[in-house]
Amino acid sequence: MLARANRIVAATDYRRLVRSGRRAGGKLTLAYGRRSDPDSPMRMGVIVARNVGKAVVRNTVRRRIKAVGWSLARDTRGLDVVVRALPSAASADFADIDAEVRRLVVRLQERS
RNA sequence: ACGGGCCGGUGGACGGUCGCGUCGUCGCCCGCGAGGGCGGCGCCGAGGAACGUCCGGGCUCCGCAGAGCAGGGCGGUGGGUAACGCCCACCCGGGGUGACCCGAGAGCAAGUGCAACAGAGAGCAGACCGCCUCCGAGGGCCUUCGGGUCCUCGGCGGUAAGGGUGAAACGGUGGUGUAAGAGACCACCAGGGGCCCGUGUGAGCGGGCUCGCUGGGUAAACCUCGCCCGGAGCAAGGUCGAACAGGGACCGAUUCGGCUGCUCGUCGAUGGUCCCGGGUGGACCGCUGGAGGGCCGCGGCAACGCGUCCCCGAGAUAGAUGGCCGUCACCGGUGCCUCGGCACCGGGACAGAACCCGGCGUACAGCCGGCCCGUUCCG
Repeated sequence: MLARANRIVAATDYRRLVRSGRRAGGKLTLAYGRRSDPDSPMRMGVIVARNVGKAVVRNTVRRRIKAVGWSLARDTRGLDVVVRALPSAASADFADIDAEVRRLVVRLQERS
């Protein structure tokens, strides 16, 4: 899980990232990124919409993405990212989600 | 033993590692301060349905003299409850060999409406075949010549006993009666109305007398009767309140403009300080101990109530309760086999709090317990 400092909390931040952030897409997720102050920690937000599944499934998907986010936050700085789960993420296991989210975040980091 | 009915319980356990949220505590840092940030440690951290949001309440704000109408809900009786559309007990009807199960179970002798097909006729019933009297025509037979009797055809009628149709045809069976028939009359049976007796708090139940009274269904069809119901919801509602814009007071040593061409003065804008209302971003309260749970005792058939003692440890806000990995139980396979185990593989459902309770409904891998019924076997 992510500590509060590593989370995107404000609705306005979500809007700005989804509308004008850089995008990177995979089979399971879609990521929106934006450079922030290089000294500030990485921040991540997660969107899991209704079409992914029922409440229990959505919770599991969100927690897995956040678990990936926590390990990324240790050596990534100066990046805001929002990860949107696609319906296919519901049936994926942790290893697949971990690999994909990691790849997408690295891509957003390099392209900035 | 097998099959079945009802009621209740449970919804894996332990650990490692990396983490998250509330609270407590210690340390450091920032701030004049209220307070905030970071780090360490400790406690606690989803359900029986947290679900659907279908009922009923508490709580909050708004509305409200009283009554009626509209609209919605409920509907055997008695009880339980804060309340209910829920629960318990009982009654009646239906189903089952039985334990038991099912029933919106008030009113279609207030009105309106609806009912395919078949059938002559389905609602103030109805004559297709059949049965019967009478009238007319024709014919046979008998005749004491007056007529009698039988058959066929046509006609006016009678008839609900028989056939046939249907889910349903004006109660059933037998008799009297009649031209043939008919609850027209009689006996018994079934149903209904009225009066009465006994019994039960009551729905009802049991019984007696009497009236020939006897056309069915449907009200989760309109409707009638009785009872109940104000609206919106914790994003309720409340407290504190930036920034920007607005209003006011004072200062005026800046700049600009008006009175006025100049000086003084004055007014307005700008500038500074302070105040005011509104209440956005935001913060805090509401926010979790309550119609709460458990043991025992008492009252009650029960639902439930009363009393003593004990227990109570989610409260997030882009939303914590997790990710990964072991061990042991449990279940299902396969193999070995000393018939008790041992290996290996696989499986664990339905489902995630968002103000809180009481219900209902729905989903669910498995496991456990109690009572009862039927069949069969043994003693």
